[in-house]
Amino acid sequence: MGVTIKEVAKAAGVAPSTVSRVIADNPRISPATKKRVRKAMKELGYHPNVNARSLVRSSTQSIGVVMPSSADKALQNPFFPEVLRGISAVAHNLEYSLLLSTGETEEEILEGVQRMVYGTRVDGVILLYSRLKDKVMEFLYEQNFPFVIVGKPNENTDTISHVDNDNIRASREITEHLIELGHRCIGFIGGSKDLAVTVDRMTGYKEALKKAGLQAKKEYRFHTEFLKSGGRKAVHELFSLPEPPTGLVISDDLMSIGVINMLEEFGLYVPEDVSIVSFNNVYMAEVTRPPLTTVDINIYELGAQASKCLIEKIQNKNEPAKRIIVPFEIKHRLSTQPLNEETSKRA
Amino acid sequence: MGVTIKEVAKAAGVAPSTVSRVIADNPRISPATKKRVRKAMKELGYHPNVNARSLVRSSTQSIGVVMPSSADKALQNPFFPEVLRGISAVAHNLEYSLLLSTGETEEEILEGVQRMVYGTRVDGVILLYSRLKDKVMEFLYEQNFPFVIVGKPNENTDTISHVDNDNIRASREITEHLIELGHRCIGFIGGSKDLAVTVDRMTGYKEALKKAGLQAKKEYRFHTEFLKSGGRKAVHELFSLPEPPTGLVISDDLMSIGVINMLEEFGLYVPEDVSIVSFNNVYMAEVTRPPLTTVDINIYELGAQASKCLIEKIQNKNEPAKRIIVPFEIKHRLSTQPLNEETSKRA
DNA sequence: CTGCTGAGTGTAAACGTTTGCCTAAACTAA
DNA sequence: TTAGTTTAGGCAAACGTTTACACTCAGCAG
Repeated sequence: MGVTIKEVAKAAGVAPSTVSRVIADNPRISPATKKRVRKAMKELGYHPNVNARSLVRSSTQSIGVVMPSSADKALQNPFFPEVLRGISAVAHNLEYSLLLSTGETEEEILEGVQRMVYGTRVDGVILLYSRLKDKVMEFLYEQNFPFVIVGKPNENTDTISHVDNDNIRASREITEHLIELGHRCIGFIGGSKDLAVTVDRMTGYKEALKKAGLQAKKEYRFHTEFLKSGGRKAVHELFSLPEPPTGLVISDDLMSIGVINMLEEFGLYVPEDVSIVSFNNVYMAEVTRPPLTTVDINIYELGAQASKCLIEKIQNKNEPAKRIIVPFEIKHRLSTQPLNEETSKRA
Repeated sequence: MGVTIKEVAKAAGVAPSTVSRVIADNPRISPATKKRVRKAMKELGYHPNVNARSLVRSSTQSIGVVMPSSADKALQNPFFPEVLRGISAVAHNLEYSLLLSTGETEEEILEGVQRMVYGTRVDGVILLYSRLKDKVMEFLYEQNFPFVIVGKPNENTDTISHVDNDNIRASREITEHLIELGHRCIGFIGGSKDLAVTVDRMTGYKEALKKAGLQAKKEYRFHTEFLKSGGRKAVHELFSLPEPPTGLVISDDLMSIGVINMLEEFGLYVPEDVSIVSFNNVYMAEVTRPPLTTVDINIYELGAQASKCLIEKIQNKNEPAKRIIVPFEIKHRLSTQPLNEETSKRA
């Protein structure tokens, strides 16, 4: 079908190997010959066949990106397009392609990854989540296949390359912000406890409370997959407490939006009755009502760094495992306000 | 590195070709031999090398997915993960891989696609958008490379396979819903006019007005990329009109959320002062405040159908071009209410 | 016993590259 | 001049498959 190196060689009056070396810009080929070959390539519309190349080099120029299970709505989180954007940008620059893998179940995802790895379809893998006891991660680790995690691995923290935020500190700081505003009863709503990110954010929240001499009541913490019913339940339970929270730390912007909606069903308004802070600073956070005070975790950069780190690892087999911490920044918007004794009593 | 077909052959005491035929489950190999070979494969941990296979078959088992430019925030639209989910599901089933392509600029995207196509990296391509005079589409069309568009091509409608909703009808029906509720002053806010989907939804909107004997005033229509400022401008202009709209047809749920926010800045509330309907029914539409009355366009199915259609085309070169219309369904929620003369006067 | 058929396998060429090694020519140094 | 060195490029093997064709052997008809 396509034009091959041989045809170019013939047209330029050289051997195929010469053409190959021209493509690689090998210094052993004279400028004159290079010019001639390049001309022939252009005229014939030559493009290298990557499969043939991959075969002999035993390296595809592509990296696998593993999304979490698409079964839950988490996938609709704008986090993913944004992190993909970061990954893609540096991959594109370094001429790498992106092979995507998703699946409804963990089993399906694992299958996909195995197909990638065993079939030599990719040179490395980026994991877009990090769950406790994750089969995919275990598989890659055992195979000693290059991979990096966006987030924090639950074990082997210093033999697995990962790029993450300092979620503990971020959570501590944003919780402290609530405390500074005068809030004393502060709840936490997070996703599955199996996710490292949830654990870290909860840890930071607890640290802040402790530091301020506040009690970290268990009944103030809630974990939910955040389907709609989960959100309702969380809000219902938290605000039926004898002393309901006046501030909420929520581990994801999208969750916040759902919670705000639920609160309204209960006749509570943000920020008048409840102050809310959350994480990620997705685009939505800015245009929702009210705009959210949230931690900008720099999603794009997470992706870009992961991509860069992985490719370095691929290109240099004994590049050490790295831990890359992307800085965060708190965005102050309108979902928080100083505790108002008046309303606090009303609640 | 990996185990090859030859090693399996040796272990099983057969020729490489026999192993290959066992993999393909060729009926000419006796059951006994198959069993023996399969055992050897398992014992050695054999996995076929897809690059070698692609090379000789000149077909990778993978399809390219082209996202729109990541420069704008459109990419953060949950539409994409969802359509990807659909694509991925059927691709996975049919053992196809997904190669992703994005870029900041149209030029970058084109480069990516060319790399896919010229390098024989993919067997076909799915375009996740359809813009007027799109270079990528033109390229694929000229190359006569298998591709399908999610959305509607601007030209060559019946030689280009595409899967779409009947956006005209959907828009007409949801506009009629507003009319039935008593609204007479109905505005339209849409994205770029270069997008086929915007045009169709506007057309349906106009048709509904016409059918009801209402005037389709030009100053009621607004196109914006929907960055935050765009939304503000739209709202500002529409509601400075001598007779501001009481109903709004908005071509995307995310835009609606932004508009609702903007309206509040102007002291207008949904649905009390303004009724809003929009399109897509992303997860957010359900948990936002108020929940949106919107057209469920069945995003997942759009993706699944596109994937199926493309693979059919790949596997059978002279499969005809198809047009697949995925049904929609209007979800009635709380962003609309009957026109209230009272409030209508107040506005 | 010969020749034929068909079932089951093997042989080897092909796919389009890359790359280690070889060689011819040109140059250098004595 | 000669021997040695460099330079520029060719030759051919290799990467791991698939597949057209060839082959062998059993069984069977004549």
